[in-house]
Amino acid sequence: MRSDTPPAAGAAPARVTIADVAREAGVSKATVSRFFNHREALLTPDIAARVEAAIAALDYRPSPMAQALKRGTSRLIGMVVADVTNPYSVAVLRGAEKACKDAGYLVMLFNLGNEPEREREAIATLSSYQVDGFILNTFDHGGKGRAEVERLGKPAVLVDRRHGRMSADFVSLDNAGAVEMAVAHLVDAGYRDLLYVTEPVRNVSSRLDRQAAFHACVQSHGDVRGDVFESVEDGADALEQAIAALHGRSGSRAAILSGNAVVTLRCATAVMRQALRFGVDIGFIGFDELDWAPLVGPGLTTIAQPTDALGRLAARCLVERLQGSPSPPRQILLSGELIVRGSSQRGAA
Amino acid sequence: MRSDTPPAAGAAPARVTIADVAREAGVSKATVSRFFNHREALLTPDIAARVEAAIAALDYRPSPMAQALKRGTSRLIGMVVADVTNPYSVAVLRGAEKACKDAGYLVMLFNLGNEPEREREAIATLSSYQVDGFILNTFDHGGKGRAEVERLGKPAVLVDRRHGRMSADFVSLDNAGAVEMAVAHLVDAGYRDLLYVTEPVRNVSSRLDRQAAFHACVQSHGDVRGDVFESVEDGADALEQAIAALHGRSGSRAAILSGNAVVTLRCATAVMRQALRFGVDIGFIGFDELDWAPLVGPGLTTIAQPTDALGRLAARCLVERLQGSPSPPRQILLSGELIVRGSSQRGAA
DNA sequence: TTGTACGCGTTATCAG
DNA sequence: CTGATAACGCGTACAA
Repeated sequence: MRSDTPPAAGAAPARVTIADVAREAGVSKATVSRFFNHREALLTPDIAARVEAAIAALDYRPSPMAQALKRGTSRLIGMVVADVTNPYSVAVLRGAEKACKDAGYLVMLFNLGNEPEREREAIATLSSYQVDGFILNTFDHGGKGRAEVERLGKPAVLVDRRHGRMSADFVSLDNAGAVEMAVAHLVDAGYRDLLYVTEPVRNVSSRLDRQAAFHACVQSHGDVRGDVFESVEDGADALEQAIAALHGRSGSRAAILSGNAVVTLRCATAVMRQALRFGVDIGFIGFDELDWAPLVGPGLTTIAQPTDALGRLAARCLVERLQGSPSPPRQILLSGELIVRGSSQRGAA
Repeated sequence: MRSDTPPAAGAAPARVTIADVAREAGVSKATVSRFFNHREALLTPDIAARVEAAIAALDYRPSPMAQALKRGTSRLIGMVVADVTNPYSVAVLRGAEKACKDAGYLVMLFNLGNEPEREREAIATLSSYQVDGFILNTFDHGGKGRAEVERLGKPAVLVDRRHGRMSADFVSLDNAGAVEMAVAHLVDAGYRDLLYVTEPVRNVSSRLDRQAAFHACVQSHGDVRGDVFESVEDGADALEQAIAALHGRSGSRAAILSGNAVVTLRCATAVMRQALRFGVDIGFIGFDELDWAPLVGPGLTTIAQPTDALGRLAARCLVERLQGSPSPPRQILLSGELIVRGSSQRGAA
């Protein structure tokens, strides 16, 4: 089928192999391989020099594929993310990437595009590339992901979302602590009627944790009312009504706590549409720092997650396990940081 | 070194190979292989059934690594992105991912984290995994990327950023058209003093194109003034001054055109900090649609890029080329969509 | 139609 | 210290 000359630079794109290097250096393939993998088995300086020269001359680099095939290990870490569109996930990804790079691993990313049923497939695909371990920021869809990972016998670390009783490391924000911090701040500022707005909880552990913490927290404060509202994708009207009711009932003593970035967007839209003023008419704190948080109204108070640290930690955790330390599953919780802006200060702006 | 029992589920995680399937089905490896790759060479129904059963029973899946090694091709597409943090890139990525999946390809992503010098390394790494082609959304750092790709002789398609005179397909927003649309809209609305704010242009073709189009466009409108301001990362003060000067000079006839999302954020911050009101005190249009655009002031008018289509097109383009059609380099430009909000309507809100 | 044998690029083992 | 060889999992001429 392909008829004419090769595309661009006239040469054939033939990969240079270890055999080429061996020939060039006048040694055997085994020697070249040793030059890379067993520096301790001192090669004759003369030979080593020849090999090194040949490698440089040919710009040879071992094929990771062939290596993985032979070794059964790849220095690849598989990361699967529920949705690349989510800035939280991307931030974590970056942190993980850095730490992996530092440890000599490469991250192979798989995006679920918010389709939980692809989790099993993603893990299987990654595994077929012989990834050494997994970093998972996904749903726990029917436990299929967990089952697959455990079947493979490869280590995994969970980020933000715990999977049932999966015996794996878990790295996450200290959700309970963050909720307490936020609620305490709101109460201090004089808010007494709190509405926690969350995406549908489903099985997502972080959502469960935050909601549970919210309930507990409200209990512990004597005279504070606390309700929960589930905000769905197309439920703008319902959300507006809930907020209107909240404000109608308690006036400026009402405040919203938003469970994540997408909910924050919805809440901000709803509040603006009713011409309520953040801070003065209604209080607000949202999980996840947003680059536009300073811009709406008097600024939105947020709970910033240490995403970079979370990613780094997840990677480090995995790498340690990969390098043999068979410690029991760990659970690492990092504190969030409250970034106070006008939306949580009664009577401000 | 490793002393005790395997990690979790007691079994060894031994991969199931084509040999296992062959044994299970009582046929040779070749037959199993043919079952996958040459369905046309009709196998005896009996045998085919046995193979199929064995495959299902063992949950066998061919190792893409071994396949790639043997075939020299991988059904993998390498995508390198200057910065995953950029929502534009992520949106394009998603589109490309979908189209690739539909065509039976998998996307392997490499993130440069805004370090241009890693481009060569990224391409080399990807290539060592035998990717069949590239989708590039990167800088053109010293032409090293282009050189590497051409050395490899693998097809590539450029997204948003053209690389010098690289003979590759190019998919992008119609920048000239978008600028004209925006400027015309501003002029229609009565704005006469325009400031185009851009990130440092460097070698980024889309920035060059937009700036050039802006100049041309201003020329063609008789009585319109048009300046350009380069906004750098730590240059908040300079930007504020430029905007103050603009407004001081022309009052409500002044308007800003922002070259991309990060600049829009900076401009919005600067404008708010000077207590100028979008739309009434100063006009604004920004490249790239933002989910928070409706929330600041009377809403920010934006130019939405067809990111999903761009990604899909890029992928489709590449796949076509992979499947043999040796057409000359194409250049595909898609129109943007002006999303009009309050910030570009004089006297509104 | 099916099986045998070899090679893809590497590395580990075992002689030398 | 170095070289030949087998094997990793797979696809394909070639032979049967």
